[in-house]
Amino acid sequence: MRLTLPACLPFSLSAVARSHGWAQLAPFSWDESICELAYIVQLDSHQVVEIRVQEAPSGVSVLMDAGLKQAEQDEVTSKATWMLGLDWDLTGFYAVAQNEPKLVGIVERAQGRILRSATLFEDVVKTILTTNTTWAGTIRMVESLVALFGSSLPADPTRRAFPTPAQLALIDEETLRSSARLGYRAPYVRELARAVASGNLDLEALRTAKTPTSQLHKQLLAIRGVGGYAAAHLLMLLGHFDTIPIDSWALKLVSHEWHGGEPVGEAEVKSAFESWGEWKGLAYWFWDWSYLSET
DNA sequence: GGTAGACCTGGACGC
DNA sequence: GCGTCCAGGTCTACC
Repeated sequence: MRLTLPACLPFSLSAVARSHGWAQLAPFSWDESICELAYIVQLDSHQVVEIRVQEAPSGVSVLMDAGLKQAEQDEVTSKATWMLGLDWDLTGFYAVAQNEPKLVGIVERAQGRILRSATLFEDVVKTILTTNTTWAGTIRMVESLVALFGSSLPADPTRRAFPTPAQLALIDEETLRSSARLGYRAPYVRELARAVASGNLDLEALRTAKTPTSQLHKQLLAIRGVGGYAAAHLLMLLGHFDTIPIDSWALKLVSHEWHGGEPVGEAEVKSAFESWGEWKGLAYWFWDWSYLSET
């Protein structure tokens, strides 16, 4: 079964997949050779399906198992639209970015969208697992959560969806610590899963809430395990670009770009992108830092 | 409000 | 192979 979904143009599936490391995290997989993004998701009906996304004229085509009911197809459409930001209109960003040499070519490459998971819960967990560890550690922890606690794909039981809040809420802290090797992050993930599963925290409502960035920031900071960096990263995923996720890498980049390699703090990073206003997060995210990583 | 130390893991390094 | 050090954000206690 194949669905064709339109996107606000310009759009590039490859640009979304490469927007950050999310495509490397289970249950995503990205096949560069055929430009295909695959993802395993558990639907509201509890059915686990694999969706495979390919570029199509003016959007994407989504391949999935035959036999899905209409409601399930609608859910896949909704989730794919969210994950790929198909409805994002970045005209405003492109207009202010066109004269910036460090952002040259972003329109032609259709950069600006940021890949997201199917639920904000999954993205919050993944973001917590990016903190205070290496990227390899993040990949390992996410893989463990999926492999140990996610629901299997019927056609291939070795492949699994990301565990739901209800599934993770049932796992004790020690198992998360020792088996999934989340370390001190285990109680944060468990607490979040229990809050969402019990209905005490309606995380998904934040996706569509018309809430000012500052208020949303406070709500995200109220989640244990989510600090300043993680909250700013999640704000970016929620489409609030008037903030910058400042981690040690950001400090390093800004230090070398504008301060001759001298140590800088958060204030210098904010100051460097202040003039970008509502687009500062995207300007930082897609800034051409390539010459720094080559040195 | 600002700061120091603990948290946990894996990789790098020296022996 | 083993031990030590360090990097990576967040939380908590303390000033």
